[in-house]
Amino acid sequence: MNGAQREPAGPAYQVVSSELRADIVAGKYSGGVRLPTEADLSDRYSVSRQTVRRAFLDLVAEGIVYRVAGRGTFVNESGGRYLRQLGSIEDLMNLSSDTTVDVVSGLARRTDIDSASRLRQTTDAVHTVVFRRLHEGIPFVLTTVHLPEDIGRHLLGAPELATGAVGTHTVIALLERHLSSPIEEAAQSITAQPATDEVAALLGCAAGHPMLRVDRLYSDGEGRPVELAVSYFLPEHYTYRVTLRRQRSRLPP
Amino acid sequence: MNGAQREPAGPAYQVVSSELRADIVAGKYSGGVRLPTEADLSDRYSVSRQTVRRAFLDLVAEGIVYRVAGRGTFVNESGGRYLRQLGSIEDLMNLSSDTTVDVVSGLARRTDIDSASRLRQTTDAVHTVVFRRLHEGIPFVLTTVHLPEDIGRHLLGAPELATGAVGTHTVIALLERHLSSPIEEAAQSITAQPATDEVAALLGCAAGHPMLRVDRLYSDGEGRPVELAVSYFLPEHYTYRVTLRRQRSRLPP
DNA sequence: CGTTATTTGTGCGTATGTATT
DNA sequence: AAATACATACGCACAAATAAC
Repeated sequence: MNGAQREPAGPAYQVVSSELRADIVAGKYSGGVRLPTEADLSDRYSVSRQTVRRAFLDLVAEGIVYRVAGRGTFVNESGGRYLRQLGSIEDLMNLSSDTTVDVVSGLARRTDIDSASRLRQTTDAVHTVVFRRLHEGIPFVLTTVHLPEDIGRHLLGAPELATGAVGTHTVIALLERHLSSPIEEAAQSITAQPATDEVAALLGCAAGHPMLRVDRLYSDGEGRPVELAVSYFLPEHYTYRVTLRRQRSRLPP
Repeated sequence: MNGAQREPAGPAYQVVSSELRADIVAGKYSGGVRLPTEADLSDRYSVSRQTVRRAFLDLVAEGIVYRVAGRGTFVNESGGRYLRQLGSIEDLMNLSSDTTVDVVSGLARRTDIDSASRLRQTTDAVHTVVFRRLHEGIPFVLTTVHLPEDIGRHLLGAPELATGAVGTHTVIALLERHLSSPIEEAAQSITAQPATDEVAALLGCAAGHPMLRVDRLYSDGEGRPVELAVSYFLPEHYTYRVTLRRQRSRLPP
């Protein structure tokens, strides 16, 4: 249990932002309570106000707090949850930054007509691996990854995908090293679904519990599907966030 | 129409970051080309190096560039990196194409501390309207829209938002006619939640049924929240889809 | 109603360290 | 070794928004 004491290692502004993040997740500032002021933290940590500002800027960029001039700093709604911005394919690949993986069922060849057809396979055989992803030791998502037979074959020996393996990688990052054409597109579809018995058992919730189901179909430059990932997220620990921006018109000179 | 020349210019660092963003989108720095150095931009815009740094910090937070000490700043697009490319706000506004709206509870002033604080209101009063959206006569989503008091006041008389009204509009489109600054951003947060009794009754499902809950917080150009929409979707009739793509440098003519 | 204190926002200057070339 | 470029950190001044009086 290393929940409280962590490496002081790192720049001062990261020490400050990490402490604040931890306090926020612990619920210390929920319910509209104002966070300490810049001057306050500047005194407490014996750093300059600019250093505290830098820490707050990062928290704002992460979307977990907002600030109002003259009033103070406040936690955003659902700021206490495990909240991550998944706005780009790169984010999906780097999901591993502060989560760990725990392979429930290693990569193996299986027959699955449904996923095979979604991968546009002519046969009904795919390679499948099932894993959980944990944040601070708590599993929050169960993912089943299906790969086309020819692609999955190259990964069959990978120790990262064996039953019981633990790591911080993502399958998609592992996969891209074996692809002739890089991944161009990820089509996601998100819905709600009750937890099956298997999901409930592996994630420690009640069967029938409302889950966030996310299907991602990755395709390469030629439009060939190369991976289908079906994930069940615990809504208590994960919220899917997307930001839409209005496109700025730009005129050629 | 002020399409040609942009920005009455906010803070200096936003002027710099906006220009850089525009150049990046235009493909000026694609292919591993180094962006101008801090000293370079500092001279060009006649601002301090710290101001340039602040501009770059924002771009890093947005994930569109990365920086390496000693080497420089580069766009996150070449070399297997990806840019955020999601849907558009226009898509949300045109949601009405083949659906109809059915106002359950007309726009009225109510006290709601939670939504008021999410709209960054100082008081606990907001204007609220509740409606269903139907597709082929079947309701598939129940939405509660919260507006800040000053903005909602302008819409109080609108017949489209009276209890029992029927139409095909979206509140956000109606709203934008009364805003000084256009809507620039919509932050969405998606999770799963069991249907409450009210939701179940209005959408014709069982209480406790897993629902897709989508919160959308629309903000204008100055970052002010102008509408908070909380929707409960029936997962049987609605799936949220997002496609992430690798940034394309140019389109065929 | 203005005044004042508080709090965040912007902008700049300086110094020093670290990574890369 | 030296020059370049980014990273961290501190300091200051003033502006703008907010809240309390």
